[in-house]
Amino acid sequence: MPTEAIETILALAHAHATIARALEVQGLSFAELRLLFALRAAEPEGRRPTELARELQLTPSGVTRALLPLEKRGIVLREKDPGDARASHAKLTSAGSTVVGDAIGPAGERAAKLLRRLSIGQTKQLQRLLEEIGR
Amino acid sequence: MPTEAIETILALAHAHATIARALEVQGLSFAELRLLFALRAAEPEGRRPTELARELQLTPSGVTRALLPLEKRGIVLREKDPGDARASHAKLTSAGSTVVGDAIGPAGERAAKLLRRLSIGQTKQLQRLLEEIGR
DNA sequence: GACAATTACTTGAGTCGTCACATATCATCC
DNA sequence: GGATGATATGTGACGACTCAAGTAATTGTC
Repeated sequence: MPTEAIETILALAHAHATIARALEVQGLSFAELRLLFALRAAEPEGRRPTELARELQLTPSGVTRALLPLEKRGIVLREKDPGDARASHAKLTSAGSTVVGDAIGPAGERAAKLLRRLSIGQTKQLQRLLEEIGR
Repeated sequence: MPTEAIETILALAHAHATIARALEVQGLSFAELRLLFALRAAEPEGRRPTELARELQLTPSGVTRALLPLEKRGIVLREKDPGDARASHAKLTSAGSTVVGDAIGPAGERAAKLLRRLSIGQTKQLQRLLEEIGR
């Protein structure tokens, strides 16, 4: 029954709306946090915008626009790729590392609060199931 | 460890981005589909915008803006509440019912495809876990 | 039964992302 | 070594949403 699949997808959308609303920390939107976490995981080389687009499920265009304000705020910088003049690498600045580091605590607290009704096992289970969706 | 909660939340965001991208059917965005499914569930009385906002985790303002193009397309209509002049009720038009009815098949197929790696039991489990998040 | 507080919705301005298109560079193949 | 196509990114126009503020109607209170 495909209708059940729709129900599940709608539940996912609802949960997402809830978390996106709750997870704004220190002047960073949830979308910005996702981007910064990705960059943090990419230390120290940084990530190419195209890779970020794939990881975050954005268009390359969306990555350009997302990086721009973060660059202006001095949280992110971009370096040209020495071997490929088309490409660049986005990295956290040292100020950016601090910002992300400071955000993790509060973000973790809010995330834990959102998942408070789930046991540790259920949380892990949820994560496993979610990871099956995007390939 | 709150970091694990963040991981789960990030997995949820990733899954959501995947599904929102995949679930566009017949000229309707995923956000529009969510709204129309809510209205379909509210047949025949319709729903007040405020209720829709709560159900869909939008602001009332967002509901106003979401309804507008659907009204223009003749998919949704709004009636004044006879008992409360501030309020209105949004309903599917009969054309709208047809549109939603026609969308369910393809939407269900795509939803099922996204969940193809999960068994029926896992899908139900996922849904239960997700529903715990938004209260 | 006036007046303050609340509720229902709308609107202006701004953010975040898309799509379609443009630009620049790289890779290939003849 | 120039044409051809793919790849990496940026831009204009627009869509979908938010927040803050505004309007209008309703409720509660004394």
